[in-house]
Amino acid sequence: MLYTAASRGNAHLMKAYKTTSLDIAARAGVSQSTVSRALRNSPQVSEETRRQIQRIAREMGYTVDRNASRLRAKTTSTLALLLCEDEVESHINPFFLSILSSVAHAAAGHGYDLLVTFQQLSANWVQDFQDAHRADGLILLGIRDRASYDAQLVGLEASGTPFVIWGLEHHVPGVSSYLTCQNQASARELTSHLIRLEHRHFAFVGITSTANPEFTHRYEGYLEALAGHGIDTDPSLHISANSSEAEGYDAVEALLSDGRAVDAIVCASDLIAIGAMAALHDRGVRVPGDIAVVGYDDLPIAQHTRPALTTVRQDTELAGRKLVEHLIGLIAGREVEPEELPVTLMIRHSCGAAGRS
Amino acid sequence: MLYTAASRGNAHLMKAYKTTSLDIAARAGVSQSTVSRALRNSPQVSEETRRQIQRIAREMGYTVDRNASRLRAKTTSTLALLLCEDEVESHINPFFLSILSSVAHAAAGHGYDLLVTFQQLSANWVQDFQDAHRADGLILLGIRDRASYDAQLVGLEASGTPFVIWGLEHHVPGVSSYLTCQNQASARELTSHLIRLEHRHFAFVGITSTANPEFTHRYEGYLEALAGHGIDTDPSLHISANSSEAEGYDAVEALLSDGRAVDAIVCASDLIAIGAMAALHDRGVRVPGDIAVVGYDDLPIAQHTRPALTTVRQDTELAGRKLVEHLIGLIAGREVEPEELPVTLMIRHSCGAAGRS
DNA sequence: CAATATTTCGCATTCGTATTCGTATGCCGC
DNA sequence: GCGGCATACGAATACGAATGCGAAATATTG
Repeated sequence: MLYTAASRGNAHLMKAYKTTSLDIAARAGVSQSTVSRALRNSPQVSEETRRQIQRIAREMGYTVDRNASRLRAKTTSTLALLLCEDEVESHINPFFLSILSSVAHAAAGHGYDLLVTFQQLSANWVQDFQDAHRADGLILLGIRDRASYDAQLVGLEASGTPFVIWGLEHHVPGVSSYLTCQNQASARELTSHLIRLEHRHFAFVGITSTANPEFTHRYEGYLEALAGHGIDTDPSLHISANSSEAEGYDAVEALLSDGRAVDAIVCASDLIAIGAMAALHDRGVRVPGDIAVVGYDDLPIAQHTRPALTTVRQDTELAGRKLVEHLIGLIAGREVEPEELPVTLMIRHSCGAAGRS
Repeated sequence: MLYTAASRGNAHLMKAYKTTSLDIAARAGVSQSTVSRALRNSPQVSEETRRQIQRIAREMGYTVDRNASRLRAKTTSTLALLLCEDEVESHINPFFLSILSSVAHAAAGHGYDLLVTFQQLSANWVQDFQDAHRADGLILLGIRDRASYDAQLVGLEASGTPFVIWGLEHHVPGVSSYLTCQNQASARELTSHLIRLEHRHFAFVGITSTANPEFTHRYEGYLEALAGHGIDTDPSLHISANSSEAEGYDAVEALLSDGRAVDAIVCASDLIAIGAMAALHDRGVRVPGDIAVVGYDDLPIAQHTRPALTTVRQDTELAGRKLVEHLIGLIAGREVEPEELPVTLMIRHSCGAAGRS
């Protein structure tokens, strides 16, 4: 009658008592080691015994204690995700929410817990993270500025912590990998689309002083398209901005105040584009009639702005999945090659023509 | 010369070796127990010894192994956040991102790790979560539908896991608590503002069949305002919708197709309002000239829509902080009283007058 | 100075699981 | 009927820190 309460399904009444593998062992008439092995599907235990043990464990509502398991096995079955905050951007980019969500699903799907931190990647954090055995690997989101993070990344490498970065090329075989989307090619294509629509006077909003690599690639793609069509580029029409509506707004405000002749604005992100459209609206400039606007990311909101925003869709679901797969690969000691994920042009109305690209 | 490599700062070269409290003890000439106590600031160890030990620990780059510590102390110093997904809403509400971010900060500030899960709150998950000793407490976001979650909530209570819910009244002294904002009062005020602006023909978008409690309270506040001013309410103008742009769009589409005479639309969330405004725009209806629109949440985007959205700001920073504080209180066994957080009316342009409320 | 109270620390054990050995059992061929 | 060889399991230990209890060192008191 030892397990009466538990078997009645009201184990909670015995709050003090914790079912352990020993209990299962006793119930199944085997040793604790066998229980451990059975639950981890070790080939060392016979098919029959295993099923029996697993059944009993289920019946008794037993779950392996993660902490004990981790201590012994020296593995955390936990992934950490660090969302690096940028003091220059007031709000967190919703784009990361999509990735975060997808990462959470993927991690769970692989049996990993996900630890989430929002903060600067500081040397301190790296140290602490590593030594405290918090997670088996790390996913880095929002690293924009190679220079200022380089030291920490090197520190991470040195510590041997596997990590995967989104949006910043940083590959150390066996330790770290990265994923991006086809920023440059898609920005080229997007710009070409605008050129095909007869736009000739371009502005670009989203140059970054701190060398945000994704924005930089988009900018390069943009430049390529212009060069490819023999269109002049006026550097003074290429304005720096971080990814926020406010900076997009301000940038376009400045542009209009200068009275520059522009008929298309390419924004490095949807947030910038949304701010840009607001600024144009406030000045009475019609989009796309007077000036076309395009963004990048395809945030959910992009299809609900008016005009709906022409942009580039990044497959965040795929991105999150890949991030997790790569990281797990690294943890398992597999070689992992960085990837550039495909994107899709979303032609809507803000560019002036909802045709095919 | 035992710790040469480590003391040179390149401990990573000794990947195989892990510095433990025993190493610190040996170095400091004390026992392991004393090290443990010193690092946890136990009063049992003298001020001087403690400082000495902490200095050595710092020098050697030692950090307590969380797993060992947890196993022994039976506490995880981890909080879990479960974002319940709703299959009816395609994207995750950006509102939760703000709270998530704030919760992450607050948790870190209190020395807790944060485990994040995006999924349905299933009985299975509860069980597993509890038994595996994953976290000391749970924050529940996105629980909309009391009825369908009730069983799981009861299960949680029974297991004794402390938890805090956002947006759903569910208070079990000593075990769970909840937080909301002043949904009803603020919706009343918001609607009154519209009434003061001479609007008389109201529609409400965001009734929910599944009894989303936040939406329900907003709806009630809305009804109160109308009743208070003797304005008729036409139930057929109160349309159900979940929190997404698409449903807002469709709802307003339907409204317009029916040719209903309406001069103000109160939406239960900003996402709905954004969809509503898009629908109005597509029909050539001017906002706020022909129809005023107001939302709820004050998402970052709300100030960048055109017209800018009049809405109710929820202080997500405060919300996240409070959620964590309440949860930690429960974990510590303190009594915690549910709270209703204050909100702010954000009068912008979509209501037709950017005056004071 | 002895006796007692107080502080400060160490010994030994514990947390629950994974894993290393080692053992028992069964099966094969010769 | 015995050595060899898998296969299936158990006993014992290790993982690294926290903690109850007792001992030693120190301070306090009469």
